Parts: sequence; C-alpha cells; structure tokens
Amino acid sequence: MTTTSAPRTARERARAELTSEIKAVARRQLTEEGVGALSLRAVARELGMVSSAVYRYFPSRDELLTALIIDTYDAVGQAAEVAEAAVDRSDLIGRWMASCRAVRAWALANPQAYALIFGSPIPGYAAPQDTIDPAVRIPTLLLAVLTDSVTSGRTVAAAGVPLPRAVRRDLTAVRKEAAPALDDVGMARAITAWTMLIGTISFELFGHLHNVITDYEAHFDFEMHALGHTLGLDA
Amino acid sequence: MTTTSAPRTARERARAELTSEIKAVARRQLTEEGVGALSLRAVARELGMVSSAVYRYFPSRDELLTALIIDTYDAVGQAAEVAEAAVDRSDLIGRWMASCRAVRAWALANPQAYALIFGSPIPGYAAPQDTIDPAVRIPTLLLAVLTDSVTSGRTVAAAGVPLPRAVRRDLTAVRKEAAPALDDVGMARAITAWTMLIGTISFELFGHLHNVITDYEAHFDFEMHALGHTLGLDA
DNA sequence: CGTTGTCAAGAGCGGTGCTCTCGATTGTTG
DNA sequence: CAACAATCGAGAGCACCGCTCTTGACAACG
Repeated sequence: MTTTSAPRTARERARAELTSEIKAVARRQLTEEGVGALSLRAVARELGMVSSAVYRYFPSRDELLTALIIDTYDAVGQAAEVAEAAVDRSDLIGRWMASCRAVRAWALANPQAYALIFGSPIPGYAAPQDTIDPAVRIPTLLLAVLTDSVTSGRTVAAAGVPLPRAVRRDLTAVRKEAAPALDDVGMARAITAWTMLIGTISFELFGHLHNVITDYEAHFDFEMHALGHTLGLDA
Repeated sequence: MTTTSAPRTARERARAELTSEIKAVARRQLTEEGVGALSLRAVARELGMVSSAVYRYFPSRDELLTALIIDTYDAVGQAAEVAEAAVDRSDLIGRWMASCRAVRAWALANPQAYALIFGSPIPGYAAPQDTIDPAVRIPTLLLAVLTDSVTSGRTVAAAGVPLPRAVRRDLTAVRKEAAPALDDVGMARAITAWTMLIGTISFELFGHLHNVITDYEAHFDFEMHALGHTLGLDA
C-alpha cells in the first residue's frame, strides 16, 4: 500500500510527484516555523494551488503530519546509523559516542523536527502503527552496540540497586525479541541510557539548563561517556 | 507590580476577581484539551463575555500562557516540596524518593500542564524572566536533599569518568550560588539526576516506552532508586 | 457635579482546517 | 473510436482562531 514500485500512467506519476512535493514543502515549513505554523493552506499557497486540492493527497492535516513524523524518525535514525557504521567495529565506546553525537547533531540542526517526535505529543493526535518501525531505529542501534559488547566478553556494570520483580518481568519480555544476548541488567541499563540520551538533548534544546550549562557539547559528551562507562563499553 | 496586597476600590476588586477567574477557566481548558485548544475566545465564551473584553486583562494569548506556566511550575514545585517535607529529615533516600514520586504523580494527574512546561517549547514563545523562580523550585529542592546528605557525612559515588575542564567550569559557577556545600562531582550527579527524573517521566507520558514498559510505577521507582544510590543518599 | 479613566461590547481583518460542488481532464472499457 | 467512470483543480462556504479598533456606558475621584 505504501510504495507502488513504478507509477504506470501519467496521472499516477503526477500524483506521486505532487505528493512528495507537498511533503517537501511541508517539511521545510515545519523546520523553519515549527509544527504550529504548518498549515495546509500555506503549503498549497507555496505550491500555487488551492487549499482544497491538497486534500486530494492528504485527507487531513494529521495525515500529512504522520508522513512527516515517519520521515523524521527515519532521518534521525539514518543519521545515527551512518555515523555509527563509520566507526571501527571493535571500538564499542566509539560506536556508542558516535551514535549519541549524531542524534544530538541532528537535533541541533533540526530542532523543530526533533520537538515533533520527542516533544509534547500533538493534542488529539494518536501516532498510527506505521510510525513504530522508524521510531525504534535508534533504540535498535544502541542495543546492537550493547549486544556486540557483551558477546565480545565485556560486562555491564552491576546494578547499584536490585531489579524489582515487576521491572524484571517487563525487561525479560522485551529483551527476548529485541536483544536476546543481553541479561536483564543490561536491558535496564539500555533503557536508562536511551532515556538519558533523549533527556539530555531535550534539556539542552528546550532550555531547561539555561544559566546552568554553557558548554553544552562538553556536558553532553561527559554525560554520554558516563553512560557508556556504566554500560561497560569502555572496558 | 504583581501582587497588589489589598484591592482598595470596588473596581480593583472586580478586576482582580475576573483576572483569576479567567486564569481558572483557562487552566481548566488547558488540562482538559491541551495547550493547542486554549483559546481566548473559548474562555470568554465560557465566562459569558465577549472575546475582546478578555484583552483588558491579558494583552495577548501568550501573556495568559505565561501566567499559566508560572502557576504550573508553582503547582508541581509545591507538590514536591509538600511531599518531601513530610519525610523524616534524616531519611535522605526517602526524601529523594518522595520528591521524585510527587513530581511523577503530579505529572500523571496533569499531563497537559506537564507537557506545557517540560514538553516542546511553544513556537514563537519566549519564557519571560518571571518564570525562572518558579521553574527552579524542584531543582532547588533536589539540591537541598543532596546538600543535607553531604553535610551529614555521606559521599556521592565517585564518577566513572573524569570531569572535563569545560564541564567543571560550568559546574563550579552554578554550584557557588546554588549549592556551595557540594563539590563538582556532586553537582554533576545532581544535573544528571534532574535530567533523568524529567526524562523518565516524559518517556512515560509521551509514550516512548510503549510496548517496553507496562509497570511504569515499578520502572520509575527502580530508576529513581538507582539515581538515589549514585547520589549516595542510601549510604 | 463634571472630568477622567476603565469597562464590555461589537464589527472587522486575515488567518486556519475542512467540506461540498462543479467543470475539466484523464484513463479505461465496450 | 466513443462512451463512461475516475480523478483532478478550483471555488465558495462554514465555523473557528488571535487580535485591533471604535463606541457607548459606567464608576472613581477632584
């Protein structure tokens, strides 16, 4: 239903082109003005057509938003994957830091798009199923690094506090299909790291460390290094 | 300029009452429908007056939003302070957990208000100076607990990675006027904990741990306990 | 009492998402 | 090839938004 391989007729061809053109304009308006300023009318105006015509391609503003969210998840995911792939496979802390830095760099370059996926949920908007796969690209990448770490003999730092039964149950369930090589502690550390990665970037971008941190890059590197250390990646 | 102690004339009295009435209605609409659905016209309609009349009290939608943001920071700050104050002064990990749990409980009860202050920044909206004091109530509370901990002889767990010079410079500056009893490592741990507290709640509220965590309360308690442990509060 | 300042109300501007209809164009099929 | 059906852009219109300006009523104060 998504990618019709080759547009046969001229109509289909024009439709596919206009669809991606609308998305491109919308993406530009999103990154420049923010999600609040994204309007179908403005997109239509810029494309030289009338607002109602856009509804032939996206039945609602939310549908267009969903398309942009998927693209955004894919963009940041790919940025992280490319950066991580460029590092020597055995340099685990390097792969970890490259991933984290790539996410932050992408976020700084696309703050509005970042806020779209990691900020407040759009009121009245429920993310459809299609967004899940793109959304887990980064967590999957981080788990891959951690998995390579433990399979190569490194160990995750022992937890300072024991894992409660309820937490362990959740961790075991998700671990089985996401990272079988990890144990529960490793999975818990991964979730902590994933939370901390996005939390740190959000705090910087959303201004919650104003008047506290001035050198955000140094602070970010420090936090991520500390995280990588507890993940056992620098052993 | 803010709190005129006692409204003298009947006019001032009516003005003060209507101002807080507008805020009350706006707050209700905010918590029920979200920030996007907050409209001056809707507030005016519910109060039985015409939209332009509201502008006598709040010169713009952003001004009303600022008032709500300040109220929101104060609400969550007070919730945390009250919960923390109810714990025995010597029970440091208890004070820490009570603070964290209070913030989470408040966030779960007021998700829209939480998103207002800890979610994406409102596009085109710059938080005025008046919001700073209410905003630092929670960090101040956390620093107070940590300060009581180190002055009573407990020690923060040593950092796994050394503090870079640039990070140390920022930490020293903010430490001097926020928590003189702490050292740089303690201050770094505090910022990490503050980031992690909000990050964990945001991940839960914004759905980023969907299909990963089911027992959010257990997960939150575990994360905060681990944080309290690295802060040395359970020594 | 009269002046002055504050008030609610109304009309209006330009913007929004979205719906419906209409005529034109395109693709398919008999 | 011609008739039909699907699709398209355009336009008008609905209800809503933030915000501005003007107008007339009212209360406070000298």
